Amino acid sequence: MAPRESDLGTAELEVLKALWDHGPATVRQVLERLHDQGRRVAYTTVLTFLSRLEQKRFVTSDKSDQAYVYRPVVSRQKVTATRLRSVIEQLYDGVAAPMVLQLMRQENFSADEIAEFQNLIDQLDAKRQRSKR
Amino acid sequence: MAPRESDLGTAELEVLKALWDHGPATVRQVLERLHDQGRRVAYTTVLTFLSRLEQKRFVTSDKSDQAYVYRPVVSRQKVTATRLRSVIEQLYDGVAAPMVLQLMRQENFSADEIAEFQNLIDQLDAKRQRSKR
DNA sequence: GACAACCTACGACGTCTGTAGTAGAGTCAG
DNA sequence: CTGACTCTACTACAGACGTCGTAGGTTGTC
Repeated sequence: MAPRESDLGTAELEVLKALWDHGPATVRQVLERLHDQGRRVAYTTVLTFLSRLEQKRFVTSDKSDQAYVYRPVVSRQKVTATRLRSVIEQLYDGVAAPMVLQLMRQENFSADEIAEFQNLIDQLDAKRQRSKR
Repeated sequence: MAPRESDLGTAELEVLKALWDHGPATVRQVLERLHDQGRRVAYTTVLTFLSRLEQKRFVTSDKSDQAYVYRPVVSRQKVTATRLRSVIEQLYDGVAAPMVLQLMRQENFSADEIAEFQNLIDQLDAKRQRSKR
């Protein structure tokens, strides 16, 4: 009974990201992508991760000519959303606002990024306005 | 070689939170706090966590009359900051802004919370203005 | 057809984490 | 003192994860 905060280890996540970022791929292709990022792992290690990811229903595989091609079945969005939720739960007792505030203070944002935040806030305000209680 | 994303398990973190939230305490007191939150664990389990936390330098202990009193030596701030950084690293390739944006969209904030964001943004803007390049 | 290259299936192992039991030392009430 | 408690030190163990190695099948090329 040691349920990971999501159920994806960091190494598994890296593999999944390789699929999100560069599309469906075989074990070998994923291996190459990882190597390109300077990540050193053995072929069979990648195989293991992909198998586990498949068991956990994060990817599916289709037999092509030579090798199985793995493809994500869960979006990056979905995974990050779940992950963030669990961080909020663990670190901030379920309340998200303090986390946003800490992030805004702690990280160093560029003017452009800040402008984006402003923009989104305006949108939220507008929406809130329309659906006024 | 499986370095945790921080180096604190979820259960260990719960124990540490008990210390942050209610001050230094003995094993038994921590146990009681956890029980109060509906968390069921054995006395020795809490002992184990506190020992591990001490090894990892998150808490220290001082011998009092009867039992050791444990006290955090790392602030909640510090831990959350590190944690957040590692999430940003893992999920967003080190770029924080997209995470903030996703949070603002994904979570449902009250008008008050949004106002706080606005406030902080104004501050950031002001600061950026003053230290204009 | 035989060898080389590649692929998958399994098994394995060390570490970390969550959880707890047991043994032995210290303490307090009679 | 002696029994009842309490506290700490150790040990243990299962499951998740990160990492691979090996064995055995498939395929492509002389």
